[in-house]
Amino acid sequence: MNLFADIRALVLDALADLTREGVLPDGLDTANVAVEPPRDAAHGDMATNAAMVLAKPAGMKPRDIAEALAPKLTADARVAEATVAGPGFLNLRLAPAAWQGLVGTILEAGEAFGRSTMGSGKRVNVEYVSANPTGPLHVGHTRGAVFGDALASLLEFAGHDVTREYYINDGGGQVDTLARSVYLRYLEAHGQSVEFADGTYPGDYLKPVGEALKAKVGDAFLDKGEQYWLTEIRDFATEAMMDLIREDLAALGVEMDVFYSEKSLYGTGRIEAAIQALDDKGLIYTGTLEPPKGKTPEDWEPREQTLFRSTAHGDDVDRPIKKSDGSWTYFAPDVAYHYDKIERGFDALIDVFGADHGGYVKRMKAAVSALSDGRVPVDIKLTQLVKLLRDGEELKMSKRAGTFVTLRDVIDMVGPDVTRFVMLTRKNDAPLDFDVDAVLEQSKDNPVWYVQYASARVHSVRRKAEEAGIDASDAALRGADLTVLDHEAELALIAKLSEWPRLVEIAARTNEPHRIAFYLYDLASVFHALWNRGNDEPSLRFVQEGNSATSQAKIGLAAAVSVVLSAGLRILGVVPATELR
RNA sequence: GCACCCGUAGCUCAGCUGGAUAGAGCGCUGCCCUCCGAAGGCAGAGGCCAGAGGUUCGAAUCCUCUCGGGUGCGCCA
Repeated sequence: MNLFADIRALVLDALADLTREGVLPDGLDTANVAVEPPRDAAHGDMATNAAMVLAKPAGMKPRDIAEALAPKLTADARVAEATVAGPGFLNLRLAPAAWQGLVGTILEAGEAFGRSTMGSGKRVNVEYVSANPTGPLHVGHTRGAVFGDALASLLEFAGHDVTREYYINDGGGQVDTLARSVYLRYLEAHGQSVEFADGTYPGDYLKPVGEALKAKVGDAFLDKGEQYWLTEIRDFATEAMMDLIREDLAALGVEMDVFYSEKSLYGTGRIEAAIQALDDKGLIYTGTLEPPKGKTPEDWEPREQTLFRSTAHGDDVDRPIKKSDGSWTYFAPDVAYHYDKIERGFDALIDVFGADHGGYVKRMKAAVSALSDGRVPVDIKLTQLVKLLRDGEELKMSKRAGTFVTLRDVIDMVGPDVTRFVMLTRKNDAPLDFDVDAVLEQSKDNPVWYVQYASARVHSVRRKAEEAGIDASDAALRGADLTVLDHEAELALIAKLSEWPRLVEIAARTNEPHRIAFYLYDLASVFHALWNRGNDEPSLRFVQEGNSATSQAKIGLAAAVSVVLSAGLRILGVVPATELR
């Protein structure tokens, strides 16, 4: 199914032949032998570095190995030509039949084309969003949500068993602040005038929560001290915020498998057990941290606290587990949480954090490494800031003024599909400019539109064919004689399609879903190029009126493009367009 | 002071476990189209891959150092 993998297998067979014949010595390591698309199409369809990789261990000249290898490869029907080039590359040109067969493969497999077994069913936990339950999700969270979700889908497509998880930070002081803020809204609902002191949340979104609280408890909490209501309102408000967040995520098309509560770790001995596990490994001690050099906090004074020897697992300094008053730091429950993930038996963990948590990465890795004895790898992906633009002007946000652009605002402006695609047109660790006007433009300058236009064109061509009396059903396309697809522009498009399975594996291996978005743009671009050539050369048009057989082959190619576009868009969480309005 | 991320065309960014002459879009220049396969198309100019060393058959990619930008650094989460 993966043409590159097939040809690589062929190369390895040929190398084995040469070894058997004594041309090459025994025991060569072929792990680094690669078959890749050449950077320059003029070099052929595929290139292998086999000769260069093996030259040194074999004690031979690269070109000599390549010369010996070439005839072995051309003996296979799929390889039309093998030429030695440059420092020892072997450039391969495939027989048209090999390319044409791929179209049939794609139509047969449907969106399963490109699925990989690379993950071999490994259980991966992807934790993302994990926003504090103190308000609606904003643009920054949106990027994390989109990235994490697309990454999860990508890993599934590559054969992993993925759990999507959200860690609710409902155990710290900020949910108390939330409760106090809701209490103020509750008083307000009772007709009292209130003032929001610093450190409370003044956003309007808490008004309905105050109203709902009034409806639930009436005047029971009026004129009562905090000790009477804090716990109850905290639970009530947290639940309300999580409902809000779940709705936001649903609007974006994100559905979590697990919502994991930080609070659930307290009072159950879970945190203590996790810290004990570290202690058993001799990684917990009581000590005093040095102040950060060059930037000592003004009120800094040495304090003795419980520390995690994270330096034993690659961190730069040891990290506090308990505050000086003996209570847990934020880090402690998070250690327990990751301990729990390890105990649930995941083979790999991925955390998606905002870039402001960069300082947190090493200690988290250290904790997971220590708790799993290095068995469970954890990859921590940071998503950079999103700068929202409108008419080229930055939409400024201010927490103090309570003006911030929410996920809901963005979706209302451009819709979930555009939001998701655009968020993935940048590497996760690169800042992103999001211009809400530009992304709605219907022009080639807009990647979202450009890819969707390609998808729509395929559907349009099938409708046109039916109007012209040509059977363009899936069954008819699958039965088409594909040998008419022999034009260089058509073969170029098939070659682009052939890269899909390979790209999926690269993207999954690096945990980089943006590669999917860039590939889809590339694929759309090659497809549009072929379409455009149909303007000048009618023989390249997909619908050949009066010639069903040829039309079906050409439309089959278009349909194969649509299959891959759909599969890719589905990974990104975007609904493929069947028409443009 | 230390750690992490980033530095690639005028601008915004890709660049495949190290591969050939470093790519795309915008912008710029020229040509083409102007009764629905043109909500445009084709071609061109534009680069010391921040800088300096190193590793090797080969480096934008790996290592070291320097410069520049961002983020973070106990009793917030």
